[in-house]
Amino acid sequence: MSKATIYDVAGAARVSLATVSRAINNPEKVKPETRDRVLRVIEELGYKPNAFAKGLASRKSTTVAVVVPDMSRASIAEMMNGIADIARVYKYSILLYILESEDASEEDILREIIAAQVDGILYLNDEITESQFEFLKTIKNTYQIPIVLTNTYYPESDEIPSVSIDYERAGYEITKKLVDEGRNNIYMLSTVRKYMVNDLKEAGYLRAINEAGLEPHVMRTSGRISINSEHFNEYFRDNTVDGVVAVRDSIAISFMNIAFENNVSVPEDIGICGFQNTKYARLARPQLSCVDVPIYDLGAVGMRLLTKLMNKEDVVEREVKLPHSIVLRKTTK
Amino acid sequence: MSKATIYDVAGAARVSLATVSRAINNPEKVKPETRDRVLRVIEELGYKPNAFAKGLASRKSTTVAVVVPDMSRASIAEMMNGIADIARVYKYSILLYILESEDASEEDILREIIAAQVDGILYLNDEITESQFEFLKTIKNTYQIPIVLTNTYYPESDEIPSVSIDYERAGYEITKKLVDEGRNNIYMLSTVRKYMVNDLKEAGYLRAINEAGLEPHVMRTSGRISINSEHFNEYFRDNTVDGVVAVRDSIAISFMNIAFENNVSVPEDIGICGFQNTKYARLARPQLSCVDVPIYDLGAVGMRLLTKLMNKEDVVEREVKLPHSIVLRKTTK
DNA sequence: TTTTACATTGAAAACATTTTCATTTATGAT
DNA sequence: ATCATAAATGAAAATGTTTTCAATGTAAAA
Repeated sequence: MSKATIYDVAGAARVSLATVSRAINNPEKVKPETRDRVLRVIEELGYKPNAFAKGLASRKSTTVAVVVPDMSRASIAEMMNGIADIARVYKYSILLYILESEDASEEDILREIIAAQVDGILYLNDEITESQFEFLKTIKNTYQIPIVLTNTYYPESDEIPSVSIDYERAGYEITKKLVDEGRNNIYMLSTVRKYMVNDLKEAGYLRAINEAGLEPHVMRTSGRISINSEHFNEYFRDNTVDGVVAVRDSIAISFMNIAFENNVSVPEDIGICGFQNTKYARLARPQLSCVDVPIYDLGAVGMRLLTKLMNKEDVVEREVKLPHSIVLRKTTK
Repeated sequence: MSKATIYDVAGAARVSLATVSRAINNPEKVKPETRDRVLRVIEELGYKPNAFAKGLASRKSTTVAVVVPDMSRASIAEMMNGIADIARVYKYSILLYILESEDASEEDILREIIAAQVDGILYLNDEITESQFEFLKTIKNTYQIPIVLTNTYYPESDEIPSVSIDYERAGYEITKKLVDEGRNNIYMLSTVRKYMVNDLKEAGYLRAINEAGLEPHVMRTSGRISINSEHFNEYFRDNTVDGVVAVRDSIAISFMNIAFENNVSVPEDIGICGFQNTKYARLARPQLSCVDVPIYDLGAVGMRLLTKLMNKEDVVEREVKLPHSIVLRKTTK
């Protein structure tokens, strides 16, 4: 029982190939009676159009490439759920590319994506650099493939549409919360590697700190938990930190664990805030206050925007900012 | 600037289509002189074979479908990294299918996968039911598409090859550890929904408990953190739990948080163990003892096994069990 | 020199759709 | 009843490869 083709359907429904094709793709162009008959046969035979033939004939792939840096980050994974749901609604398949692996340059991967003839690209790499951005622009312009940046954006250029949240404002607001609690030695815990998005969080932090006339302190840690521990321990020797804004929930929690080791109490002696509102935040003891980033929606909206671009619909807003919120739990007063 | 086709290349190199095709796919079958000429033209024209035409004509896609239940589970996401790395080595693209969404039955999705003409399927759904398993067997047999189950397996049938760990033994070992510490009221925290894999962990738990002549207690919680809290609280009213094995790290940590609320100390009064060794385990305070599952490797080995099957290589071991280990940290004595 | 085998090449079929264009059928207006 | 128009359908071309089979050229063997 080899796969049913459109011929089989046409034969069984006593119509031509064209009618079958129309019944599927332009149902309004075929008489309801015939359409039903065709669809019934399709159902019976379990017919699914061959994606290659379809792609070849229509010059459309109904496939999008999703490019991510590393799937193990909770935020990326959750975005994938949003992306997949919307992709399904609009009948797009997802071709997944993970950049992490060492033995392939990003340019190679992007070239591979071109060869795969995708209709669009969703780019989730928040570590985007200038040269990568230039390369994306080249692809977009020379191959006319729509691209959407998701949970990241490239400042001062709306050439490539993006969906993100206002990380600067979020950084400002969460810092302001600590300022308003009367904290006056507030640190920012950021990463060693400079990510676009973390830079924005930092900018927001700085704005709030300067506005309050306080001294800014940005501390850069590696992502690795064990290294952080040593790093943080130093801070309790001769510092009087009383507030911390971390760029990731996990960093905030690492820091909090060290604080407890040093007999500092949270939130009394020190207020701690994270970013993202991952599952970590709710599993922490005490539960972590943080910026809530609508991460599923980020993926969903990014994908939706991409479908619009692929359909050549007019897109007025090329830099979508989704609303965020501040979730106050037990690590702030 | 429409893309160059094989015709353009053939014309410019003054050879036939067939020769161009051979120069690319079977270089040894064309005279070096001609081959070089063709390849030079390909380079000049920036020619990339159209993936659809190629797929249609060759009936091969060099694409595998990866089917997952929900990307936001830490274990699934991490497996994806392993899968992607190996897929890249063997030049396969990944078509991602997430089952979660309500508006599509699993059968529909699998039919879609067939239509996409993938060369193989990697199935990561550990919630696999009998009917799903039957359907997978049908696909495998009628369409001759190799399938590999990863981090799950179907007992008493090696018809579909699988890569997993010995969850029964792991469950036994981690429970045994608590028994050996002298705990004698050890609970298992499992999920309400019956997953194949969790059943195995449970079986291991039961074996250790029975062997020690203790009373087994299996408690089923939903995955949701907030519900768990209430649920767990009851346990400290009239129970004297002194050991807990949870089927997931996050459940273990939820439980531990409630234990602290009830002024029970860990690991003195109660020993707590998780499963998987996710990032949660190391972010917990105290750090969680647990079974370490080589989750990246599970993905990598699964993908590797699939490549062998797609290549029609002989596969002797159809039920691969990867080694696990017990990581003792601070929640056990 | 002739034959044989093999390497190299090209013509054309196959792959399974979509889409254009022409034809037939139905509908409504006169 | 007739004509004009619109709706419904089918035939066939187009999409860009791979692959089979036949034809040609070439080197080795007889």
